Amino acid sequence: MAEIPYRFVTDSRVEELIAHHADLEAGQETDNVVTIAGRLMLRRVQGKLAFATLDDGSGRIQLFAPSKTTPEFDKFCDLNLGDWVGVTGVVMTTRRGELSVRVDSWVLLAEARRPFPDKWHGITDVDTRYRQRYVDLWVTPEARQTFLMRSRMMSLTRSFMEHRGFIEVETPIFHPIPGGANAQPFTTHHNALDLDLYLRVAPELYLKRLTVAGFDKVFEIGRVFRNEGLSTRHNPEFTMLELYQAYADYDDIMNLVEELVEHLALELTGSTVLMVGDRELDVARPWRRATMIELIEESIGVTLSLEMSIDELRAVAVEHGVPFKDSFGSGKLILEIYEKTTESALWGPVYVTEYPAEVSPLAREHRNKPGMTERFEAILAGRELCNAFSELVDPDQQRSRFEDQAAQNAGGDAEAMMVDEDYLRALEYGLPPTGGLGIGMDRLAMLLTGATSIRDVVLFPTLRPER
RNA sequence: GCGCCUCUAGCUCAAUUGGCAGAGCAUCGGACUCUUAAUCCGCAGGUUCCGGGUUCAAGUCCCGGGGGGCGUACCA
Repeated sequence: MAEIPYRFVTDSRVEELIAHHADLEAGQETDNVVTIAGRLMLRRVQGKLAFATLDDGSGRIQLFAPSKTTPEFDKFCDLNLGDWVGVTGVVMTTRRGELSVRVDSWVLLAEARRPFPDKWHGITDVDTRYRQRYVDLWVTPEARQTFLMRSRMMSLTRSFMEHRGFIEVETPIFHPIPGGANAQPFTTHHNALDLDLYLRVAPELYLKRLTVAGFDKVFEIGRVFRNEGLSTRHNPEFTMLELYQAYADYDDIMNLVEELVEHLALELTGSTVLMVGDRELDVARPWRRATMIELIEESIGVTLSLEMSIDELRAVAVEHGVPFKDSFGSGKLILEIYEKTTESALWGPVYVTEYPAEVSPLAREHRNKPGMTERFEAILAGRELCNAFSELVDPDQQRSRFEDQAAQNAGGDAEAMMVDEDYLRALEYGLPPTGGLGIGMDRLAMLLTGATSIRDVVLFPTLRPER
């Protein structure tokens, strides 16, 4: 029985070995002795000479094992695909010119007791790929690439924010009152406090409390939870970037978002032109900015306004097959008409600006247009990427918006907000003019990697349990 | 939630009209000192997602259930 060591120290990564020996000619042996470790992906035993392919996560390199010099040659030949091994030996090339590490000593680091998937076809069954991601990531190079890109995206985003003077904070995930978005929350319970709690649907209200506290540029990157349906664009837990910048308005935030996305595209793909499915999306600045009213007009040729009577708006809805409830006010009707007739046709990048206050309970009223707010969403590749606004800073107006929401909640709308008295108290201490933003980082990762399903950018997507 | 599609060996896939469940890879045994998805010979590997039904006979047809995908609804 082989002894599995507790520790194994490598001195090289395959990626580096390949880069440093690019011009080594066939049949050469260097005096460079290296130690590497990884997983056995292929094996070609030829009697008294064996070849194997080792993958250490950074790349693949051939192992060259002649019976004369390889310790325990027979056992080496008995290794299974998927086994982890550590190898020390000289860097060399074979007669055919394949860069290799000669196996001067080796040790088994882990045994693969289960057979690995077909070495050529890998796994195609998406169910298995999502459920057994630990296998998928080894055998599906595109999956590995996607998650490496996602990791770099998060890291680049953090440094982008920090270079602009933002500080990263962490706010509660357990909320006694869910808030910051219209979404159904998950519920849980704390035993010692005998307290019902909600998993947050957004960090928004806590972050603005921090702006009140004098942190003038804050951001948080964290998981939020929404108890709603699953789709190629929705996972019940997903990662949100939210930021709040004091003294800024929604125009400043639009500038920031397009700078961030352009920067990430260039760093990660080298181009501002992204491929989404078989369609291109150019995220180069500046992005188009158009109001919701303008976009609806382009789409259906009708200029809506909050001054129109509710009957006029309902008539437009009926004419275009947009369902509505009697409880909908003018603002909600306009939003519904936009979503059903216009939004799905947008490709972007485009900023959709000026949302009705009725459907924007945390956004500040437009400086020139009563009943509208200084809010925008960005549409990229036909998907909503972010939601942002000049923040509502007036505690009295906020209370009245909360009360409208609470009435809808009481009326059966499980996604409507509740009154958050502590948040109102915070506003009473003074929230300066502030621009705020929320970006779905999973959707951003989809854009940058070209993924068509959110499950392809979430390591362990929510699934029903097996059996 | 609704509609359509799908589920066969560890993996990738076959199986004619309803007629003995098969192949490649992996695993196991054997041969081979420059291979590249190595090759060659051999063994083994199955609750055909589950449960009913029709039939002389069901992987195949019918009904019910389950997993998954896509669409739709919901979801800023």
